[in-house]
Amino acid sequence: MKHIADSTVRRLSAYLRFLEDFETRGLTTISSDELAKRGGTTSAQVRKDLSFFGSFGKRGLGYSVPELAGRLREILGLGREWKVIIVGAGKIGAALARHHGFQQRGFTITAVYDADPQIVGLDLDGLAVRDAGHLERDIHRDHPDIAVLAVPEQAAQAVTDRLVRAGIKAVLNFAPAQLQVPPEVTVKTVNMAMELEGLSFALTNRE
Amino acid sequence: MKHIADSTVRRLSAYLRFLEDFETRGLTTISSDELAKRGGTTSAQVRKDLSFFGSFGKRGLGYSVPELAGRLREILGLGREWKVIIVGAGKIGAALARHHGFQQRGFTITAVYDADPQIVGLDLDGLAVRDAGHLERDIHRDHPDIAVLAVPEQAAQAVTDRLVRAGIKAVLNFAPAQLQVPPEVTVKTVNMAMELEGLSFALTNRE
DNA sequence: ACATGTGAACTGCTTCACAGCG
DNA sequence: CGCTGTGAAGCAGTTCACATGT
Repeated sequence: MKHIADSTVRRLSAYLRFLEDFETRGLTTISSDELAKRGGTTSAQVRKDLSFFGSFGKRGLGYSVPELAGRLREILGLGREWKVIIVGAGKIGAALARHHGFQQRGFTITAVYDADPQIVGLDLDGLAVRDAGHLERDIHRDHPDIAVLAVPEQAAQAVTDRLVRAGIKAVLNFAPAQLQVPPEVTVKTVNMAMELEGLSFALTNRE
Repeated sequence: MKHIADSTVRRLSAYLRFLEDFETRGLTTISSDELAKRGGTTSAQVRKDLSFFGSFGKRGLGYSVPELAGRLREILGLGREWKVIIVGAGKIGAALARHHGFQQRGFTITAVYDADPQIVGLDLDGLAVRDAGHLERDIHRDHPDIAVLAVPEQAAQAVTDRLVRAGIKAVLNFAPAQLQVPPEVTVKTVNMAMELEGLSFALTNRE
Protein backbone atom coordinates (compact mmCIF):
# COMPACT_ATOMS: atom_id res chain seq x y z
CA MET A 1 0.00 0.00 0.00
CA LYS A 2 1.03 3.57 -0.70
CA HIS A 3 2.39 5.31 2.35
CA ILE A 4 -0.24 7.19 4.35
CA ALA A 5 0.79 10.31 6.23
CA ASP A 6 0.42 10.42 9.96
CA SER A 7 -1.68 13.56 9.70
CA THR A 8 -4.10 11.72 7.42
CA VAL A 9 -4.59 8.89 9.92
CA ARG A 10 -5.24 11.36 12.71
CA ARG A 11 -7.90 13.06 10.62
CA LEU A 12 -9.55 9.74 9.74
CA SER A 13 -9.76 9.07 13.45
CA ALA A 14 -11.44 12.45 13.95
CA TYR A 15 -13.88 11.86 11.08
CA LEU A 16 -14.93 8.57 12.67
CA ARG A 17 -15.67 10.34 15.93
CA PHE A 18 -17.92 12.85 14.15
CA LEU A 19 -19.65 10.14 12.15
CA GLU A 20 -20.46 8.26 15.35
CA ASP A 21 -21.99 11.43 16.69
CA PHE A 22 -24.06 11.82 13.53
CA GLU A 23 -25.00 8.13 13.71
CA THR A 24 -26.46 8.47 17.20
CA ARG A 25 -28.40 11.49 16.00
CA GLY A 26 -29.94 9.36 13.29
CA LEU A 27 -28.51 11.21 10.30
CA THR A 28 -27.91 9.00 7.28
CA THR A 29 -25.84 11.07 4.87
CA ILE A 30 -23.12 13.67 5.24
CA SER A 31 -21.08 15.76 2.82
CA SER A 32 -17.32 16.24 2.85
CA ASP A 33 -18.02 19.88 3.64
CA GLU A 34 -19.96 19.12 6.83
CA LEU A 35 -17.28 16.66 7.93
CA ALA A 36 -14.62 19.29 7.23
CA LYS A 37 -16.33 21.96 9.30
CA ARG A 38 -16.51 19.68 12.35
CA GLY A 39 -12.88 18.71 11.97
CA GLY A 40 -11.45 22.15 11.33
CA THR A 41 -10.25 21.27 7.84
CA THR A 42 -11.47 21.62 4.24
CA SER A 43 -13.78 19.52 2.10
CA ALA A 44 -10.98 18.90 -0.40
CA GLN A 45 -8.82 17.56 2.41
CA VAL A 46 -11.56 15.19 3.53
CA ARG A 47 -12.08 13.85 0.02
CA LYS A 48 -8.34 13.47 -0.55
CA ASP A 49 -7.93 11.62 2.76
CA LEU A 50 -10.69 9.18 1.86
CA SER A 51 -9.53 8.79 -1.73
CA PHE A 52 -6.41 6.92 -0.59
CA PHE A 53 -8.67 4.05 0.41
CA GLY A 54 -11.38 4.07 -2.25
CA SER A 55 -14.47 5.92 -3.40
CA PHE A 56 -17.08 5.82 -0.69
CA GLY A 57 -19.33 8.70 -1.67
CA LYS A 58 -22.16 9.35 -4.10
CA ARG A 59 -21.66 12.33 -6.40
CA GLY A 60 -24.23 15.01 -5.87
CA LEU A 61 -25.19 13.52 -2.51
CA GLY A 62 -22.37 12.85 -0.08
CA TYR A 63 -21.49 9.85 2.05
CA SER A 64 -23.68 7.28 3.80
CA VAL A 65 -22.97 7.83 7.49
CA PRO A 66 -23.10 4.19 8.64
CA GLU A 67 -21.23 2.94 5.57
CA LEU A 68 -18.42 5.47 5.87
CA ALA A 69 -18.15 4.85 9.61
CA GLY A 70 -17.83 1.15 8.90
CA ARG A 71 -15.17 1.68 6.27
CA LEU A 72 -13.18 3.96 8.59
CA ARG A 73 -13.33 1.37 11.38
CA GLU A 74 -12.02 -1.18 8.91
CA ILE A 75 -9.24 1.11 7.68
CA LEU A 76 -8.18 2.01 11.22
CA GLY A 77 -8.24 -1.65 12.26
CA LEU A 78 -10.96 -1.12 14.86
CA GLY A 79 -12.98 -4.19 13.87
CA ARG A 80 -11.22 -6.28 16.49
CA GLU A 81 -10.09 -6.18 20.08
CA TRP A 82 -6.55 -4.99 20.81
CA LYS A 83 -4.86 -6.21 23.96
CA VAL A 84 -3.04 -3.42 25.74
CA ILE A 85 -0.60 -3.72 28.62
CA ILE A 86 0.47 -0.79 30.76
CA VAL A 87 4.06 -0.79 31.96
CA GLY A 88 4.63 1.47 34.94
CA ALA A 89 1.91 1.96 37.56
CA GLY A 90 3.00 5.32 38.90
CA LYS A 91 0.70 8.33 38.76
CA ILE A 92 0.19 8.33 35.01
CA GLY A 93 0.17 4.56 34.51
CA ALA A 94 -2.36 4.09 37.29
CA ALA A 95 -4.60 6.86 35.94
CA LEU A 96 -4.53 5.25 32.49
CA ALA A 97 -5.30 1.81 33.95
CA ARG A 98 -8.34 3.22 35.69
CA HIS A 99 -9.46 5.19 32.66
CA HIS A 100 -12.18 3.07 31.12
CA GLY A 101 -12.59 5.19 27.99
CA PHE A 102 -10.26 3.01 25.93
CA GLN A 103 -12.46 -0.06 26.29
CA GLN A 104 -15.14 1.59 24.17
CA ARG A 105 -13.11 1.49 20.97
CA GLY A 106 -11.82 -2.04 21.42
CA PHE A 107 -8.67 -1.42 23.41
CA THR A 108 -8.69 -3.76 26.40
CA ILE A 109 -6.18 -3.34 29.18
CA THR A 110 -5.14 -6.87 30.02
CA ALA A 111 -2.34 -6.22 32.51
CA VAL A 112 -0.46 -3.54 34.42
CA TYR A 113 3.17 -3.87 35.51
CA ASP A 114 5.54 -2.15 37.87
CA ALA A 115 9.04 -2.84 39.13
CA ASP A 116 8.47 -1.38 42.61
CA PRO A 117 7.60 -4.13 45.17
CA GLN A 118 5.56 -1.52 47.06
CA ILE A 119 3.31 -1.15 44.04
CA VAL A 120 3.21 -4.76 42.77
CA GLY A 121 0.03 -6.40 43.97
CA LEU A 122 -2.01 -3.23 44.33
CA ASP A 123 -5.49 -3.35 42.88
CA LEU A 124 -6.40 -0.83 40.17
CA ASP A 125 -10.13 -1.15 39.59
CA GLY A 126 -9.94 -4.92 39.36
CA LEU A 127 -6.51 -5.23 37.75
CA ALA A 128 -3.72 -6.40 40.05
CA VAL A 129 -0.36 -4.76 39.34
CA ARG A 130 2.04 -7.48 38.22
CA ASP A 131 5.76 -7.73 38.76
CA ALA A 132 7.63 -6.22 35.82
CA GLY A 133 10.02 -9.15 36.08
CA HIS A 134 7.31 -11.30 34.51
CA LEU A 135 6.91 -9.11 31.42
CA GLU A 136 8.65 -11.47 29.02
CA ARG A 137 6.89 -14.57 30.34
CA ASP A 138 3.47 -12.88 30.17
CA ILE A 139 4.01 -11.42 26.72
CA HIS A 140 4.96 -14.82 25.33
CA ARG A 141 1.87 -16.31 26.94
CA ASP A 142 -0.75 -13.60 26.35
CA HIS A 143 0.47 -11.90 23.15
CA PRO A 144 -0.61 -8.35 23.91
CA ASP A 145 -0.64 -6.05 20.86
CA ILE A 146 0.21 -2.67 22.32
CA ALA A 147 2.34 -1.60 25.28
CA VAL A 148 1.72 1.72 27.01
CA LEU A 149 4.97 2.91 28.52
CA ALA A 150 4.57 4.99 31.68
CA VAL A 151 7.92 4.46 33.38
CA PRO A 152 10.50 7.09 34.45
CA GLU A 153 12.69 8.59 31.72
CA GLN A 154 15.83 6.72 32.79
CA ALA A 155 14.12 3.32 32.50
CA ALA A 156 12.28 4.00 29.24
CA GLN A 157 14.80 2.72 26.70
CA ALA A 158 15.72 -0.41 28.68
CA VAL A 159 12.08 -1.38 29.17
CA THR A 160 11.39 -0.70 25.49
CA ASP A 161 14.24 -3.00 24.49
CA ARG A 162 12.72 -5.75 26.63
CA LEU A 163 9.26 -5.23 25.16
CA VAL A 164 10.61 -5.28 21.61
CA ARG A 165 12.66 -8.40 22.24
CA ALA A 166 9.55 -10.08 23.63
CA GLY A 167 7.69 -9.30 20.42
CA ILE A 168 5.74 -6.07 21.02
CA LYS A 169 5.13 -4.19 17.75
CA ALA A 170 3.43 -1.02 18.98
CA VAL A 171 4.30 1.30 21.86
CA LEU A 172 2.49 4.33 23.22
CA ASN A 173 5.21 6.19 25.10
CA PHE A 174 4.50 8.64 27.91
CA ALA A 175 8.11 8.95 29.00
CA PRO A 176 9.93 12.12 27.89
CA ALA A 177 12.47 10.14 25.88
CA GLN A 178 13.29 9.59 22.21
CA LEU A 179 12.98 5.80 21.98
CA GLN A 180 15.13 3.80 19.59
CA VAL A 181 13.26 0.86 18.04
CA PRO A 182 13.68 -1.33 14.95
CA PRO A 183 11.65 -0.29 11.88
CA GLU A 184 8.94 -2.93 12.31
CA VAL A 185 7.95 -1.40 15.66
CA THR A 186 5.73 1.68 15.74
CA VAL A 187 6.10 4.21 18.54
CA LYS A 188 3.82 7.15 19.33
CA THR A 189 5.09 9.50 21.98
CA VAL A 190 2.97 11.73 24.17
CA ASN A 191 5.25 14.27 25.81
CA MET A 192 3.43 16.67 28.09
CA ALA A 193 6.54 18.65 28.99
CA MET A 194 7.12 19.27 25.29
CA GLU A 195 3.56 20.44 24.78
CA LEU A 196 3.84 22.84 27.69
CA GLU A 197 7.07 24.21 26.25
CA GLY A 198 5.31 24.65 22.92
CA LEU A 199 2.71 26.77 24.73
CA SER A 200 5.47 28.68 26.51
CA PHE A 201 7.05 29.41 23.13
CA ALA A 202 3.74 30.54 21.68
CA LEU A 203 3.04 32.84 24.64
CA THR A 204 6.55 34.28 24.49
CA ASN A 205 6.81 34.83 20.76
CA ARG A 206 3.31 35.95 19.78
CA GLU A 207 3.32 39.38 18.28
CA MET B 1 9.15 37.29 13.65
CA LYS B 2 9.09 34.77 10.83
CA HIS B 3 6.70 31.95 11.46
CA ILE B 4 8.31 28.95 13.17
CA ALA B 5 6.97 25.49 12.42
CA ASP B 6 5.54 23.43 15.22
CA SER B 7 7.92 20.61 14.41
CA THR B 8 10.85 22.99 14.83
CA VAL B 9 9.71 24.05 18.31
CA ARG B 10 9.31 20.42 19.37
CA ARG B 11 12.85 19.68 18.25
CA LEU B 12 14.24 22.72 20.09
CA SER B 13 12.58 21.37 23.20
CA ALA B 14 14.27 18.00 22.62
CA TYR B 15 17.67 19.62 22.01
CA LEU B 16 17.39 21.44 25.32
CA ARG B 17 16.73 18.18 27.12
CA PHE B 18 19.87 16.64 25.61
CA LEU B 19 21.94 19.70 26.37
CA GLU B 20 20.89 19.55 30.02
CA ASP B 21 22.01 15.95 30.08
CA PHE B 22 25.37 16.94 28.58
CA GLU B 23 25.60 19.82 31.03
CA THR B 24 25.27 17.55 34.07
CA ARG B 25 27.93 15.31 32.57
CA GLY B 26 30.28 18.28 32.42
CA LEU B 27 30.69 18.44 28.63
CA THR B 28 31.28 21.94 27.34
CA THR B 29 30.91 21.71 23.56
CA ILE B 30 28.70 19.69 21.22
CA SER B 31 28.36 19.46 17.45
CA SER B 32 25.15 19.57 15.46
CA ASP B 33 25.87 15.98 14.50
CA GLU B 34 25.93 14.72 18.11
CA LEU B 35 22.77 16.64 18.88
CA ALA B 36 21.14 15.16 15.78
CA LYS B 37 22.01 11.58 16.71
CA ARG B 38 20.43 11.94 20.15
CA GLY B 39 17.31 13.48 18.66
CA GLY B 40 16.83 11.09 15.78
CA THR B 41 17.31 13.78 13.16
CA THR B 42 20.11 15.14 10.94
CA SER B 43 22.84 17.67 11.57
CA ALA B 44 21.51 19.90 8.79
CA GLN B 45 18.12 19.91 10.47
CA VAL B 46 19.65 20.94 13.78
CA ARG B 47 21.60 23.80 12.20
CA LYS B 48 18.56 24.94 10.23
CA ASP B 49 16.37 24.90 13.35
CA LEU B 50 18.87 27.04 15.26
CA SER B 51 19.51 29.37 12.33
CA PHE B 52 16.01 30.80 12.63
CA PHE B 53 17.09 32.42 15.89
CA GLY B 54 20.72 33.36 15.26
CA SER B 55 24.21 31.94 14.91
CA PHE B 56 25.19 30.28 18.15
CA GLY B 57 28.01 27.97 17.04
CA LYS B 58 31.69 28.24 16.30
CA ARG B 59 32.74 26.96 12.89
CA GLY B 60 35.10 24.04 13.11
CA LEU B 61 34.14 23.45 16.72
CA GLY B 62 30.45 23.21 17.47
CA TYR B 63 28.27 24.80 20.14
CA SER B 64 29.01 25.77 23.73
CA VAL B 65 26.71 23.54 25.76
CA PRO B 66 25.79 26.04 28.52
CA GLU B 67 25.47 28.91 26.07
CA LEU B 68 23.22 27.03 23.67
CA ALA B 69 21.13 25.69 26.55
CA GLY B 70 20.69 29.24 27.78
CA ARG B 71 19.68 30.51 24.36
CA LEU B 72 17.16 27.69 23.94
CA ARG B 73 15.62 28.43 27.34
CA GLU B 74 15.29 32.05 26.25
CA ILE B 75 13.77 31.13 22.89
CA LEU B 76 11.29 28.72 24.47
CA GLY B 77 10.36 31.26 27.12
CA LEU B 78 11.58 29.11 30.01
CA GLY B 79 13.38 31.91 31.80
CA ARG B 80 10.35 32.61 33.93
CA GLU B 81 7.66 30.86 35.92
CA TRP B 82 4.41 29.97 34.18
CA LYS B 83 1.28 29.65 36.28
CA VAL B 84 -0.77 26.62 35.27
CA ILE B 85 -4.29 25.75 36.35
CA ILE B 86 -5.83 22.32 35.89
CA VAL B 87 -9.52 22.20 35.06
CA GLY B 88 -11.10 18.84 35.79
CA ALA B 89 -9.89 16.73 38.71
CA GLY B 90 -11.00 13.33 37.45
CA LYS B 91 -8.52 10.54 36.90
CA ILE B 92 -6.31 12.37 34.44
CA GLY B 93 -6.58 15.82 35.99
CA ALA B 94 -5.76 14.46 39.44
CA ALA B 95 -2.80 12.49 38.11
CA LEU B 96 -1.45 15.62 36.41
CA ALA B 97 -1.94 17.69 39.55
CA ARG B 98 0.09 15.20 41.53
CA HIS B 99 2.77 14.89 38.87
CA HIS B 100 5.59 17.08 40.12
CA GLY B 101 7.70 16.80 36.98
CA PHE B 102 6.33 20.06 35.54
CA GLN B 103 7.65 22.17 38.38
CA GLN B 104 11.22 21.47 37.26
CA ARG B 105 10.92 23.48 34.08
CA GLY B 106 9.11 26.42 35.58
CA PHE B 107 5.50 25.33 35.22
CA THR B 108 3.80 25.79 38.58
CA ILE B 109 0.35 24.36 39.18
CA THR B 110 -1.44 27.08 41.10
CA ALA B 111 -4.96 25.65 41.23
CA VAL B 112 -7.12 22.66 40.36
CA TYR B 113 -10.84 22.90 39.61
CA ASP B 114 -13.78 20.56 39.32
CA ALA B 115 -17.52 20.99 38.94
CA ASP B 116 -18.45 17.89 40.97
CA PRO B 117 -19.27 18.80 44.62
CA GLN B 118 -18.03 15.34 45.62
CA ILE B 119 -14.59 16.26 44.32
CA VAL B 120 -14.41 19.93 45.28
CA GLY B 121 -12.43 20.30 48.49
CA LEU B 122 -10.39 17.13 48.07
CA ASP B 123 -6.68 17.49 48.74
CA LEU B 124 -4.27 16.61 45.93
CA ASP B 125 -0.78 16.65 47.44
CA GLY B 126 -1.38 19.99 49.09
CA LEU B 127 -3.65 21.55 46.48
CA ALA B 128 -7.32 21.77 47.41
CA VAL B 129 -9.68 21.20 44.49
CA ARG B 130 -11.63 24.42 43.94
CA ASP B 131 -15.16 24.88 42.70
CA ALA B 132 -15.20 25.36 38.94
CA GLY B 133 -17.79 28.05 39.49
CA HIS B 134 -15.00 30.27 40.75
CA LEU B 135 -12.90 29.95 37.59
CA GLU B 136 -13.60 33.43 36.26
CA ARG B 137 -13.13 35.15 39.61
CA ASP B 138 -9.85 33.32 40.24
CA ILE B 139 -8.47 33.92 36.75
CA HIS B 140 -9.11 37.63 37.05
CA ARG B 141 -7.38 37.64 40.41
CA ASP B 142 -4.44 35.26 39.83
CA HIS B 143 -3.75 35.64 36.10
CA PRO B 144 -2.68 32.09 35.33
CA ASP B 145 -0.92 31.69 31.98
CA ILE B 146 -1.89 28.20 30.91
CA ALA B 147 -4.99 26.06 31.48
CA VAL B 148 -4.81 22.29 31.33
CA LEU B 149 -8.19 20.95 30.28
CA ALA B 150 -9.04 17.52 31.69
CA VAL B 151 -12.83 17.57 31.59
CA PRO B 152 -15.21 15.16 29.82
CA GLU B 153 -15.62 15.59 26.07
CA GLN B 154 -19.13 17.08 26.33
CA ALA B 155 -17.97 19.86 28.64
CA ALA B 156 -14.74 20.69 26.80
CA GLN B 157 -15.95 23.43 24.45
CA ALA B 158 -18.10 25.20 27.04
CA VAL B 159 -15.28 25.27 29.60
CA THR B 160 -12.85 26.47 26.92
CA ASP B 161 -15.18 29.33 26.05
CA ARG B 162 -15.27 30.36 29.71
CA LEU B 163 -11.47 30.19 30.00
CA VAL B 164 -10.98 32.22 26.84
CA ARG B 165 -13.49 34.85 27.92
CA ALA B 166 -11.67 35.11 31.25
CA GLY B 167 -8.44 35.85 29.39
CA ILE B 168 -6.56 32.52 29.11
CA LYS B 169 -4.25 32.51 26.07
CA ALA B 170 -2.89 28.94 26.14
CA VAL B 171 -4.69 25.62 26.62
CA LEU B 172 -3.34 22.10 26.90
CA ASN B 173 -6.34 19.96 26.03
CA PHE B 174 -6.69 16.33 27.13
CA ALA B 175 -10.33 16.02 26.06
CA PRO B 176 -10.95 14.16 22.80
CA ALA B 177 -12.47 17.23 21.15
CA GLN B 178 -11.57 19.68 18.42
CA LEU B 179 -11.70 22.97 20.32
CA GLN B 180 -12.72 26.19 18.61
CA VAL B 181 -10.77 29.21 19.87
CA PRO B 182 -9.98 32.70 18.58
CA PRO B 183 -6.63 33.11 16.80
CA GLU B 184 -4.83 34.74 19.72
CA VAL B 185 -5.33 31.61 21.82
CA THR B 186 -3.00 28.63 21.35
CA VAL B 187 -4.28 25.11 21.91
CA LYS B 188 -2.27 21.89 22.04
CA THR B 189 -4.30 18.72 22.16
CA VAL B 190 -3.17 15.41 23.58
CA ASN B 191 -5.58 12.74 22.40
CA MET B 192 -4.74 9.29 23.67
CA ALA B 193 -7.60 7.58 21.85
CA MET B 194 -6.28 9.02 18.59
CA GLU B 195 -2.76 7.80 19.31
CA LEU B 196 -4.04 4.31 20.04
CA GLU B 197 -5.98 4.33 16.78
CA GLY B 198 -2.81 5.41 15.00
CA LEU B 199 -1.11 2.34 16.43
CA SER B 200 -4.07 0.18 15.44
CA PHE B 201 -3.76 1.51 11.90
CA ALA B 202 -0.03 0.83 11.82
CA LEU B 203 -0.48 -2.74 13.11
CA THR B 204 -3.28 -3.39 10.63
CA ASN B 205 -1.67 -1.91 7.54
CA ARG B 206 2.00 -2.82 7.88
CA GLU B 207 3.22 -4.96 5.03
C1' DA C 1 -27.77 21.01 -10.17
C1' DC C 2 -24.81 19.21 -6.77
C1' DA C 3 -21.00 16.98 -4.47
C1' DT C 4 -17.44 13.62 -5.36
C1' DG C 5 -12.83 12.21 -7.02
C1' DT C 6 -8.44 13.59 -8.70
C1' DG C 7 -4.57 15.43 -11.53
C1' DA C 8 -2.09 19.83 -11.25
C1' DA C 9 -0.40 23.75 -8.78
C1' DC C 10 1.21 25.35 -4.67
C1' DT C 11 3.16 25.75 -0.11
C1' DG C 12 6.30 24.71 3.27
C1' DC C 13 9.38 21.55 5.62
C1' DT C 14 13.50 18.80 4.95
C1' DT C 15 17.74 17.57 2.78
C1' DC C 16 21.64 18.74 0.09
C1' DA C 17 25.91 20.73 -0.79
C1' DC C 18 29.15 24.06 -0.36
C1' DA C 19 30.93 28.69 0.83
C1' DG C 20 32.64 30.81 4.92
C1' DC C 21 35.22 31.11 8.98
C1' DG C 22 37.57 29.71 13.10
C1' DC D 1 40.96 20.94 8.16
C1' DG D 2 36.33 20.72 10.56
C1' DC D 3 31.89 22.25 11.45
C1' DT D 4 28.72 25.93 10.99
C1' DG D 5 25.39 28.66 8.39
C1' DT D 6 22.53 28.96 4.42
C1' DG D 7 20.82 29.43 -0.40
C1' DA D 8 19.11 25.94 -3.63
C1' DA D 9 16.97 21.65 -4.64
C1' DG D 10 13.93 18.08 -3.41
C1' DC D 11 9.90 16.16 -1.49
C1' DA D 12 5.56 15.65 0.95
C1' DG D 13 1.29 17.37 2.28
C1' DT D 14 -2.35 20.69 1.15
C1' DT D 15 -5.23 23.34 -1.77
C1' DC D 16 -7.18 24.29 -6.17
C1' DA D 17 -10.22 23.63 -9.87
C1' DC D 18 -12.74 21.00 -12.81
C1' DA D 19 -14.18 16.82 -15.16
C1' DT D 20 -17.22 13.17 -13.81
C1' DG D 21 -21.21 10.75 -12.30
C1' DT D 22 -25.93 10.74 -10.20
